[in-house]
Amino acid sequence: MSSKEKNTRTKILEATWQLMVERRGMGVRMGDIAKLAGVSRQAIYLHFDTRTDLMSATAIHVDVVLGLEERLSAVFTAPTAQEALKVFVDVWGNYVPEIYGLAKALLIARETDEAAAVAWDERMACLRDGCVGIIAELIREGRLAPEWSEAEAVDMFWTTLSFQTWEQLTVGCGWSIAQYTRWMEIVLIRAFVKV
Amino acid sequence: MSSKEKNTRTKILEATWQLMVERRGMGVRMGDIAKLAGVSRQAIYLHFDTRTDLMSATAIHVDVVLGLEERLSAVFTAPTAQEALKVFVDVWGNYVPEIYGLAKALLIARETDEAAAVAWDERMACLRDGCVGIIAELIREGRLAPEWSEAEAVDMFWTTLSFQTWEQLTVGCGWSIAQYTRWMEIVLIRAFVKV
DNA sequence: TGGTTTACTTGACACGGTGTAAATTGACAT
DNA sequence: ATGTCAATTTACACCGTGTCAAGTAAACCA
Repeated sequence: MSSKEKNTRTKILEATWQLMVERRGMGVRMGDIAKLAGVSRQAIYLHFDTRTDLMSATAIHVDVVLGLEERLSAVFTAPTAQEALKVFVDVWGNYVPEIYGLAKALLIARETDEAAAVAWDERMACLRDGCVGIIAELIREGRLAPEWSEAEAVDMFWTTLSFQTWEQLTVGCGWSIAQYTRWMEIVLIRAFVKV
Repeated sequence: MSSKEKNTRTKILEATWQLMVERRGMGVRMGDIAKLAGVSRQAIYLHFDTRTDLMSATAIHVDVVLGLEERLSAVFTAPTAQEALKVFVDVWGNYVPEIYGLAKALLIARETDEAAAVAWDERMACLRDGCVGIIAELIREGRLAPEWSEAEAVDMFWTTLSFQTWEQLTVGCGWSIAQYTRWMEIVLIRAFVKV
């Protein structure tokens, strides 16, 4: 009855997570997950309505376990908005690899599945929240570059930090995380912080 | 014998294009394309080995018809690198909507299909070429911001202009093309052009 | 004229992956 | 003992891609 005996639902979630990481989100079938979890493929459907439902639940599970929310709280202790921006980029840049496979699967599913799209948007919400916080703090300090409206600045900031951009630079261009964070900080500061 | 009588291959390509535009790249089945082209589904396979092959051929066909290459030639007539950058962003920002559906389909296929990945990379090559040209011109004028290496500058420039970024800003955030080009120019100039 | 080639059609089918349905087993609670 | 709940097995329906075999119709050519 202790945590040693995981229930089936949890076993499925962790099997999904593991496979998503191993296969970078691609080619993970319900049968594969079932096999790894040690249950029948059909048992999965007792806990999750659809494949998308499972992805979404796994994403939530992973978010809780990895605690992005908590990590991002470091951002709000920074003395200045510019410092906060740097911490934010660091936290995010190092977080993405841990969720890469799952995020990728959700991103692909999103194109054909409304439920996946909702799940994706929910997962990206805290990133967007962080962007809103940074831009708001810049404004409070009077250091947002003057051309920007708050809304447009948030949109551009969020897009520049997006999963897809991270993917293109690291996976596509072969950048290291250190390269990613370094240049991302430079670009964002130049774009948004008044000199 | 004139161009009035299109051959089957061309009919298929144009049907594919039309459906890709209409449905924004999603839910376009081989049967749908066949019906619109006025041929049997199997006839498609007489001209194209696989669905991916058809997508790739359509992408090339569209590139030829729309003449991106030609449009981008305007870039190289600009007097300064900074002017060229602006023209480049304008051309690209206005070009993407015309290829959106097809690009989207190829992007999705790319995740599970090596051939699609190759086709995608080929289609993105001229965008990347343009980026290389702009950065090279900036260097020649001594106006590339000094921290950047040429390679890293090209990677970041190219990623910032990527299809995915365009999509997130316009489709995701509801930006107009004018907004896209305006802010993109600002961000890129700030990031890469020495003050 | 008859025969061959080329282009396409029709219809059937195999495969892979998701999701459903029905009957069954095993454990636990009362 | 009996009922209930969780999970299992087996079987199947659905969808979209791609294959295969056989047939047809026009064009080309001797």
